[in-house]
Amino acid sequence: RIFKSSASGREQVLAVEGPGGSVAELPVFDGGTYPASVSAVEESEVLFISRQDFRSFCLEHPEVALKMLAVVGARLRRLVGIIEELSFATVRQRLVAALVRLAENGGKRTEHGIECQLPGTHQDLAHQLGTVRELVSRNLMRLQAEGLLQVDARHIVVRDLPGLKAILDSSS
Amino acid sequence: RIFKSSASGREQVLAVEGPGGSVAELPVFDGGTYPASVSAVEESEVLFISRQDFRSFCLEHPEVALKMLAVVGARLRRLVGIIEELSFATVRQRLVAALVRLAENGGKRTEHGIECQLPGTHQDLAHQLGTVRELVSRNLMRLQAEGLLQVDARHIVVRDLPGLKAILDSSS
DNA sequence: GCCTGCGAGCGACCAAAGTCACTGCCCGCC
DNA sequence: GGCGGGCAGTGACTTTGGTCGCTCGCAGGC
Repeated sequence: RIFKSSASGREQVLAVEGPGGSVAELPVFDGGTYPASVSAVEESEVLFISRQDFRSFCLEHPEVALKMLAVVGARLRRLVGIIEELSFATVRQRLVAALVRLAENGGKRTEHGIECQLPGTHQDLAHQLGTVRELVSRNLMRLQAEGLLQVDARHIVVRDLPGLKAILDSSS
Repeated sequence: RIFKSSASGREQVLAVEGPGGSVAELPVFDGGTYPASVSAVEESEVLFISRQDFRSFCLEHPEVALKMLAVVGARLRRLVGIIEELSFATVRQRLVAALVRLAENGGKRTEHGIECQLPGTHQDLAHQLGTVRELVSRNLMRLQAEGLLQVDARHIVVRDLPGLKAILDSSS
């Protein structure tokens, strides 16, 4: 998990990398400082490549550098997405967006709707959305009251996916 | 100027490139879509390089690819900075941060303080900060009332730079 | 069994952000 | 001169976000 944390204890998750992902590559590219913090979500094995090694390897195998450009390109896209959400969407909309993503990937259809599990606590989710626990809690309850969801702490049943998506493009 | 705009007419500026800068490189790296919009702030001459040409050029001159990695690295840093400001700082703090940057670069010291000109309208500034014109206006007035600034539309005289900086790390 | 800590729900409250509507100013144009 | 458009200042209001302080339930350790 790659994140920024503020002086007042808030956090904003920038990305969560899986197996084969890379973190902390920026200093290798430009020799600057680390732009953010990382913490392991689960037991991990990491491979360190020095700036020297990386550069000389790229010079010998230029296609690796191109591949790396594609990787950081993907990261750029994700960051732009985060910026877009932060400046244009409300907490409610960001939450819904996250739920939709969750339902469409990690959910399984049942007779009641799409069932899925939150990958972490409400606190974790709040950090991903750049807000605080209470708002996640409250907004989940509100969505439940509106009949779009069924919430039981970490277990979510999406009842009305189109209804959720409609929230995403309601004017602010 | 590279920016994202929302359905409801809001804008968020991601970067402003000067001479020698590059825009719209992402599709070249990963073959995807354009992540944002660009508009010219002033009369410009642009050079287009095709995906094919770029890739084969990089394969022949691997040091160019490394250089490119440093360039996008810088962009990543800037985006992370924007995210940090958006999720942790108030509009007031973001405005002050922008003013401090302006004063420290484009300002000249006089007997009254540091004089500088806003590079655009309040509206433009609002777009950079990811907010609306009124808040920029109001916050400028408030800073003036607090004696930190002297405002005359686009002409700003910074009276108390340390005082401004103090706002940046006051707990939200 | 009984503490303890953590995650979650919830209400009251306060501050920040944004919206709407209006005014006034300056400048260029007819 | 008079008119119109873009920019800036401002007041009143609503919505949203965030804080505080509490309760509850559950699981683990003693």
